[in-house]
Amino acid sequence: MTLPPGFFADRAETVARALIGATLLVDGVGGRIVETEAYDAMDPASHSFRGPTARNASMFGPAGHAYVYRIYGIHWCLNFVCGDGIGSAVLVRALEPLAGLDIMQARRGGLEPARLCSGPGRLCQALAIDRRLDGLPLDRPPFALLPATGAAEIAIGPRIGITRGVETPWRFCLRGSPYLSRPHAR
DNA sequence: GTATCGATGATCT
DNA sequence: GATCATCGATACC
Repeated sequence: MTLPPGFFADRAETVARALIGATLLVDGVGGRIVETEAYDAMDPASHSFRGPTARNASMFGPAGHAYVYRIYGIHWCLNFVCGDGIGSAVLVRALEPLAGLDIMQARRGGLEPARLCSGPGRLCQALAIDRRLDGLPLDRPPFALLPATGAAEIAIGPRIGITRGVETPWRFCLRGSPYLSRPHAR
């Protein structure tokens, strides 16, 4: 089973919401997506706001591919590109770890499950995501994306860690999940 | 429990 | 030269 064709052709805001409850695996390791954020080219918080550059090239590439970038010189962040060539993407911020717990704990120093993938940098470390995966399609190995099994109750709030575009409430969480990067506001 | 700070380097002004 | 879509350690309450 996989996500329906055209899933990533929609607006980032719509895709970010629809991804809550879906399962992300990289080489069989991963879990259920419980937190996402949307970014697009009209959005001053987005890397794509000032147009294409070497770093954000994948964000202006085809839908359904990965955009992976380094932040603060230390951590990696994983995005799913939405739309074709329009600089739109969804940041994956947190997973509920389900597959390959032992592998993820080995990569992250034997942490408790609630801390393994509860943040964009943390989940990239747990799933061994780095520059090598930038631009790769999400419907083929090492990636696997499986649809949500049931309806998810979504909490919406402001995005984390940005200084511009703060008024746009494009953070989506699985309500009440203990695996979020931070608790949701409402 | 919350607050603050340094790491660390690519990217962009 | 400034800015980061972050994290973990530390200090303090």
